[in-house]
This record gives sequence, structure tokens and C-alpha cells, in this order.
Amino acid sequence: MSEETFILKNTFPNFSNELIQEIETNSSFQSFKAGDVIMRTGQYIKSTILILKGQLKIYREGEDGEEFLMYYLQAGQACAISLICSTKDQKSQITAKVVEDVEAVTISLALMDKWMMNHRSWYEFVIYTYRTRFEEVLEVIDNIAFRAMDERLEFYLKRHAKACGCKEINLSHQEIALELNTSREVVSRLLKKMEQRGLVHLHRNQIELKI
Amino acid sequence: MSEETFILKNTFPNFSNELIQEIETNSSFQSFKAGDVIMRTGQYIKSTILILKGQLKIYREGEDGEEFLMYYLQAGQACAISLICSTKDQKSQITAKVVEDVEAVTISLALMDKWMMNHRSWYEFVIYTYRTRFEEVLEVIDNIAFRAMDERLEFYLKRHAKACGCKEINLSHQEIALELNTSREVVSRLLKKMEQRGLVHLHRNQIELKI
DNA sequence: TTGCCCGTGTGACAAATGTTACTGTGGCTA
DNA sequence: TAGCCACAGTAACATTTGTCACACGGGCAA
Repeated sequence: MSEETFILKNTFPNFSNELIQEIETNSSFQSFKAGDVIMRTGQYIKSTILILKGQLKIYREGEDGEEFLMYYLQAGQACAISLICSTKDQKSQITAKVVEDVEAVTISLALMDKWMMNHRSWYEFVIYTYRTRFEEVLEVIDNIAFRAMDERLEFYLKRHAKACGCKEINLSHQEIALELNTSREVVSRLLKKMEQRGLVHLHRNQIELKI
Repeated sequence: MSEETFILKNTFPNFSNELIQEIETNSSFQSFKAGDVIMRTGQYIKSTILILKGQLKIYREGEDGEEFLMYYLQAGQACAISLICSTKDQKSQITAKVVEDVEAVTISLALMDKWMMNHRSWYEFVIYTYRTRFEEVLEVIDNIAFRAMDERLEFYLKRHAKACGCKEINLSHQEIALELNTSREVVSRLLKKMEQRGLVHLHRNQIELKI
């Protein structure tokens, strides 16, 4: 078994052997550096990527360049939006930026379309991806629709900790503010209150989550 | 051609003849009255519905019973969420309420799953539905993340007018406030400002859109 | 007609959030 | 070491939104 096969099988354990083989013969491996923007709002989607390693964030851009975090993508996942844009010349509605160096497999739209019909395990992956992302987006809506900034910040920190698997969050207040579409001062203020309540411990460039 | 076949073919012109036939033989026609709640947050999804006539609204419920409008469903459409929940015992994340009396076809999950593989036109319908709803939800996120209440209200009114196909909106300020998750007073205040700007003309129980 | 409810309008105030301005501090580098 | 810069803290104020209180008028039913 080649190294690629091994990684693919491990990262996407539900894919059938035939599918893995098809992926290997038909698609290309690629790397991206932290900070790279893989997809930008308004660009045409020509392919999708399966993530083997690293982390991406998917966010919505406002008219004045505001960012708004939707969700993170990690190894074993794919971007729901690019999975579904189908054959039409579909413009991306979101931006994808690399958080940690990414290794990925690029798959053309035509192939995806074919696989949907021929590979049960691909079909299930797509449906699963779509469903979970839709749910995640619904949760995001809940947060901004029903909750105030303090709760949203708390939710954001927990989600971030979960995504990176540790309780130390290495983000500046400015970065957090961007993703929640608010201002640094507000984030500082609320974090200070959270610290008083014992929920976090604040350091320079690091927030230690204590819950 | 039976009456049902005729209606189905007209409402879902992209469905193949074989698919239409399958729908007819395997699923049941149902009616719902305005105000009925077809699906509620937390309920298990056992089937999906294709809408032949009338209008539904799909909204998210907050913990204290707040509503938050996601989108409307009309003839020729289906609920994206129920389309994708697949075989798992999936709980609904949204609530669906009838706005105008609805006639619909109910389809079990098992059938949907089968059709995805066997009927290209069903597959395309599902993908199309998912994509467009995802986009709509992204737009909703834009609105609450990046825009203030006055813009959101304007957007809401336009969307409502578009959905019902006329410029007279027969809603009380209270109802609008619920769907935007704000209070009646705020809606009144903003509508008054819009009237001063010449965007609307206010009547009792009716808002006349002038744009 | 009278009384009542609903929808609406509005002022006054409270609370949350955004903005401006300034301070301090740690670390890097010229 | 001095100067610079990014990050963080915070006070003061503006703006937006939510809340409370109350008034007005239309229409309906007793």
C-alpha cells in the first residue's frame, strides 16, 4: 500500500477501497501554508478539497471586508459548499483561509458528480457533510439571533478550544473581534468580566479556558 | 393523465415521468391549514414533503420561544433539512408553520434514499434545494451579522413582498418583530422612519412597500 | 351606545455595544 | 540602550436597541 493510500484510508475510514483508488488515480495532492486563502467570495468553484492534515476556517465576508466565522474544517472533512455547487458555474459565497498548514486532495467537480452516482460511500460522505454543516450554521444563527455578545464570545472560545483540542487559545483580542464582527475593546471588556467570573485566565496572546 | 399527475408535473417540471409515477404510487397527498405546525424543533423527522400549493415558513426557535425566520417554502419546493436527514434518527432543528393553506405530498425517508440513487432528476432536485437553501441561510447570516435592524427590516419586507408576489404586506408590527427577534416598538419606530424616507406607506394591519 | 381589545405611535429611560482616545507593557531590533 | 510596535486595559462618550408607560383610534360585541 502506498503512503498516500494509507493516509487517505486513515483520514477517511468510511470510503470504500474502490473510491480510495479512484481518488488516487484521478486527483492531485496539494499543500497550503498558514495564511493562504484557498477560496474567496465571488470566485468560481472548480473543485473541492479533502483535507488530510491541518485546519481551515470558513467565513463570510461583509461588504466592508468584515469577516464572520462560520466553521472550521479539519482532517477528514471537506467544504460543504464546494461539494454541492454542482456543474453550474457557481460562485463561492464564502472565503476559506488556512489556519494551520494544510495538506489536501483536490477533486474536480466532474468527478464528484460521477462519484455521487457510482460510489455509495462518497454519496454518504457528501450527505453527512452537508447535514452536519447545515446544523453548525443553524447553531451560528442561534447565537447571533438570540444571544448577546458575552454568550457568543464564550461559545466561540469553547468551539475554538474544541477545534484545536486544547484549552490554551493563542489568539489576540483583535483576531477574535474580527471573527465575531465586533471591536477589540468589546472583546477585552468581556474577557475581563469572564476572568472575574473565573471562566478564563488571561495572558498576553493567550487565553486559558478554565471550563 | 390523472389530476394528481397533472399537478405534480406542473409543480415539479424537472421530475422525470418515471419519478412522477413512483411518487404517485408510493406516497400520500395531504392538506394542512394555515397556522398548523408541521414540524417542530426536536421532533424526529420521518418524512419530507413536496409542496404543491400554499406557503410554509421555516424558522428557528430560541430557548424562550423566540422565533427567527429562516425562509419561506412554496409550491415546487421541499424542506432542505428534511431532505438530507438521511436514515439516521435525526431530530429536526427547525419549526415549520403553515402560512397559507398547504397541499403537499408526503414522502418517506426510505424512498428518498432509494430515489437518490435511481432517479437522476430527484438527485438534482435535492442538490439544487440544498444549495439554494444554504445560500439563503448564508444571506440571513449576513443580515444579522453585518447589518443593523433598519436594514434587516427593509430586507425582510422586500423578501416578504417577493414571496407573496405583491407590495401590500398584511402583517402586524408585532408579527414582524417576532420574526426578526426584536420588539414591536422597535419595528414601529423603524417603519415610521422608513415612511418618512418614502420607502413605505403605513396602514392599519398593512404595510405598502413603495420600492 | 358603551366598553373593550388590538394595533399603533411615542416619549423617557436602561442596557448593550461601538467608538475614540489615551495609557501601559513586553519584546524585538537598530 | 532607545525606539518602535503589537497587544492589552480602560475611561468617557455616542449610538443602537430593548423596555416601560401611556395615549389614541378603529372595530367589534354586549
